[in-house]
Amino acid sequence: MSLPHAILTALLEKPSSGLDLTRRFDRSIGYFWSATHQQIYRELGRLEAEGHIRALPAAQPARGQKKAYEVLPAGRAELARWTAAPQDPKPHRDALLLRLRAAAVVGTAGLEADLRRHRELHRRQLAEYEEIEKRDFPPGDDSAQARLQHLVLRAGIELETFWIQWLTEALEDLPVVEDTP
Amino acid sequence: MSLPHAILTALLEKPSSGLDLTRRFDRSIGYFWSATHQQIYRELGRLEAEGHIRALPAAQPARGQKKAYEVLPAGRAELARWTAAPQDPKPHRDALLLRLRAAAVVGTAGLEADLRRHRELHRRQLAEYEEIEKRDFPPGDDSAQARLQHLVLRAGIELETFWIQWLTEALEDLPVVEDTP
DNA sequence: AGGTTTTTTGCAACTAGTTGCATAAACCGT
DNA sequence: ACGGTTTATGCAACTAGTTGCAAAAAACCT
Repeated sequence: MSLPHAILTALLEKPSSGLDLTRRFDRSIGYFWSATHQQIYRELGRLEAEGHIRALPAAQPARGQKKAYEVLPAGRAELARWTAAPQDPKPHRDALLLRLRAAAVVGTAGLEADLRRHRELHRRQLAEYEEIEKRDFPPGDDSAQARLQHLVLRAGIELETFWIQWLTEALEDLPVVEDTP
Repeated sequence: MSLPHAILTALLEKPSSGLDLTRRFDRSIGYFWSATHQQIYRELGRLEAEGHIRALPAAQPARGQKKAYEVLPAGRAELARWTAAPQDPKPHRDALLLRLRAAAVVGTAGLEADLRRHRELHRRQLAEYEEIEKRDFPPGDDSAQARLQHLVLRAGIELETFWIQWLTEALEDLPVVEDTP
């Protein structure tokens, strides 16, 4: 039950239309909470119905029918409540690890190529994160907000680094398990 | 679409009843692909209907009686196909990182305690993994199967280690962001 | 023997996320 | 002005996972 809270956070950072939100979910926010535009529009409707957000009166004669939303006090209160409330970590699911385990039984045929591909994807993601870090968190900016946001980004960077390294090790000593048909 | 493959893998490692599977999903397999017993029974039914597994003839089934399943050749083939097929990584979602980002906007009140709690949970998980490593992967066992399984376990160990460290850093320099009501 | 509790199996309803497609307006080249 | 593309919004159906509950056999106690 976190998509509404992701949206509230995004809207507090900057009031936006559905499409703007979609774009922001494709970059920064979506790195740890992804969402499609369909999900976003559905959720915007709910949040508005609940009185957590409202459509901004169209200030400028913007292109199209862009409808921007802003967070109402009730929405901010709900977000604060949710942020402070304890939450258990969700059980994780990792298809790649599962496939390795399956490969131990049915053979490693075809795996290596996909491991390489995944490593490449992680490398790209890492490069993107590092780009953002360089751009948005220059040394010396130590406002509380920036520190928190940087902390989150660093988690992303270190996780990608971990996966690249782990995949490299895996590829180095990937044993050949014969298919057993 | 991976639960059936997780179950096939588990059943190939060792034919089991629904309850046995449930237990094994609570420990080893569930560490990277969790499932409830309801999910497992539902999926067992599907897999049987598709001819991927069958109930072992040993004990004839009635309600409340253990029914063990084994994988049929079609099931093994499907698992091999799935293992070798390229798959894109799923977008990840991490509520804790999202909460940090929200906290940058609505304040860090109440967060610290939960960060500590999460760190404790990760420490316990790490201890469990290390226990398993000591028990199941003594140095010197270098069969191909063991190497693959160890690789997967090491990913778990290193991820838990990462989170403990990251949470420690986060707690050390968690800035105080005042609530902004 | 009779009742309670635990084990094992499973259905049904709900929630969250994904996929496919629809609509309308704006903008763009000819 | 016309037709094609892009922008912006959204509905509906589907898939996967979660939660709540319960029936049937077995085990456990008086």
